[in-house]
Amino acid sequence: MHVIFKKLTKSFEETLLESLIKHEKKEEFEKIRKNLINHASKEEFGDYQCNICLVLSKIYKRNPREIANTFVKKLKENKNISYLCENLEIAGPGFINIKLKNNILIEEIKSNIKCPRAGVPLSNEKSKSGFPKKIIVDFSSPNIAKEMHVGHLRSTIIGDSIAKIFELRGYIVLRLNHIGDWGTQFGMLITQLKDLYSNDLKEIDKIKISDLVEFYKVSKKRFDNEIEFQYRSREEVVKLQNGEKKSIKAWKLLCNQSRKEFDEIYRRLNIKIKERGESFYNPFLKSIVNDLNYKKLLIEDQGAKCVFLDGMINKEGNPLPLIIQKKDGGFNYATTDLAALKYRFNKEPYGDNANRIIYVTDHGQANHFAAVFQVAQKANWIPENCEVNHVPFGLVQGIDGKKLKTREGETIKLKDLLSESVKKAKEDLIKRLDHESRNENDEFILNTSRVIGIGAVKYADLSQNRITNYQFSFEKMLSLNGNTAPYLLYTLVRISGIKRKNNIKEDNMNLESISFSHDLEWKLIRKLLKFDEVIISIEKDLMPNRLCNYLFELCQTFNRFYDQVSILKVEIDTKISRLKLCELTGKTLKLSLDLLGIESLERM
RNA sequence: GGGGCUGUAGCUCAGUAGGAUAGAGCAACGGUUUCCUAAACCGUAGGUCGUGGGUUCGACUCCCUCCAGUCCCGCCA
Repeated sequence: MHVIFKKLTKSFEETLLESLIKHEKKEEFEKIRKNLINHASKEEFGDYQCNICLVLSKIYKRNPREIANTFVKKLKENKNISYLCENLEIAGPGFINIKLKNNILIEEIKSNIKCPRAGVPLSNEKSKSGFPKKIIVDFSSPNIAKEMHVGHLRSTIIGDSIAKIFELRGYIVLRLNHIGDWGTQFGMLITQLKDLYSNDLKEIDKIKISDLVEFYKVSKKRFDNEIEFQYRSREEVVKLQNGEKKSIKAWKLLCNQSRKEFDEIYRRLNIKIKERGESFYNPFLKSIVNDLNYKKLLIEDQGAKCVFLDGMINKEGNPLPLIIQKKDGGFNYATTDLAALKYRFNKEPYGDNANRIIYVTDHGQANHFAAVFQVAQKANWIPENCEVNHVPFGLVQGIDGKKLKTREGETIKLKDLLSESVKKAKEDLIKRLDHESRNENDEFILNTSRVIGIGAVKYADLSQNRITNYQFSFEKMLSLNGNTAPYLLYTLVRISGIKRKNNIKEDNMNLESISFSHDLEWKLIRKLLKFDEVIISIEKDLMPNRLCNYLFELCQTFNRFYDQVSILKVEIDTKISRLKLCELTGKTLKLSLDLLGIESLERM
């Protein structure tokens, strides 16, 4: 209904301007225009509401209801408005409640039933070249030689969902995995590798990542305790940076080992992402320093080359620096992030030609990104009409409110967490099958519990407002009640059930004769028509939990309808009308679950 | 010391853009099954929206004070 909302806003704007042409207070009216009509705060008020009469009352020093009377009279003269609206009702101190005509809603519903995107319009935003805008979503980003853990879960799931929403809207989306594949830690890893496997490095193919994680720990311990090891590790870093063959080979082997494990996780989560690690930007690091220096932003302080930041100070009250080059000449993550940002905005073939870059990382990096963005701004690396967003998110906590850990106090591995969820989903399923005396084959049980288990983990994460920390609880996320994946999946299963039992052929289900009379039908229709606006709001604010909230409400509305309204045992026209509502609900739900990265089920 | 974020029902959380009586789920209590999967639905109860000010016709929402929790603050990412 986004299009109708826009049309209506425009018509209201016209009418307002017409009625105000004799008056002068233009600046105040500009403010009013921004917020002419809103969604009704409650269903009983209608579809939209207009609150400006209360504001106008102050400006004109007249009774708001009087103003509303005059304004409504004018509005009714506007043909577009009378075409769309049933009535304009003045309520309370001077609100105007707006109700759309039934036939307008039915036309919308019909058009959404035919639309493969369930009514979501393609974005009409274009870049300068006339192509759709290009959005880079930077997410997941695990580190080589370290196991992926729950910390990577949120980034991966939220990033994937945001990317999918932009794709649905017709943008060109580049999903980038900014893997930690470079840095001083490789010095110690390679040195350890050489110590253990001699210099031929053939046997490393046999190492598994779990060993590699252990391997990392051992290397770190040696690095911290053995001076001689430390010395060789530092030498190894230099060798690696100079591109010495053996060192590069060892580095690649380490990366490959890790990649295998990452890919396995992405396969299970069904995540598509392009790997482009930090090392990709190595060739551009020097030019970052040069460019900043050329633009007179670079200041040497205590041997390090820094850009000092506005509005940020350190403990001593001095301006905070962003270190671009360390005193030993090495670069750090800030430099890499700047190089990446610059490259991504650069024109092809020397860059990605992006219009918007979205970074999905934990909230702890908020300061870091604020600093990086500020420097990029100062250096003029963010082109006109382009933007960067940091999408921060809170911690995953255990039920105790502390950081999620195993009983032994270890970080929980992502693969174990997923397996656990699937296992619990399977136990629940088997219990239920037993209880209902149902017989299902192994394939059904495996697939259903997999979809529920993985879906539950994803949904639990996405349904939270990402800013806040959230408590990870298998019991809650797998619960069949409440705002959970199983509840949504069950609603879809109900719809599939109706579809199976329906004996009218698709060809005989004519859209033209649909009509509605039941209150719950209209509630469902209005809920269905809000879908596109939810998607558009997420595109702006990058809050996927809004989609989850919407879906939960949609399912609640549908389940009430399902419970109280007969669908299959009614006369033919009513039956077709109701089946069509089921169809659109199913399509919206399935499409949305896909946007959240969750698979659907026909039966469960 | 500076900065970010958070504080809403017993618990876990929603609450675009300031709008009319503050919204769910869980937990508690009660009800609904000749019917499309009851994994559902309906009802009852539960709130000084951390505190105190301010702006406004109107504040959970915007501004300031304070309190509590948490994260970040120079060569790790």
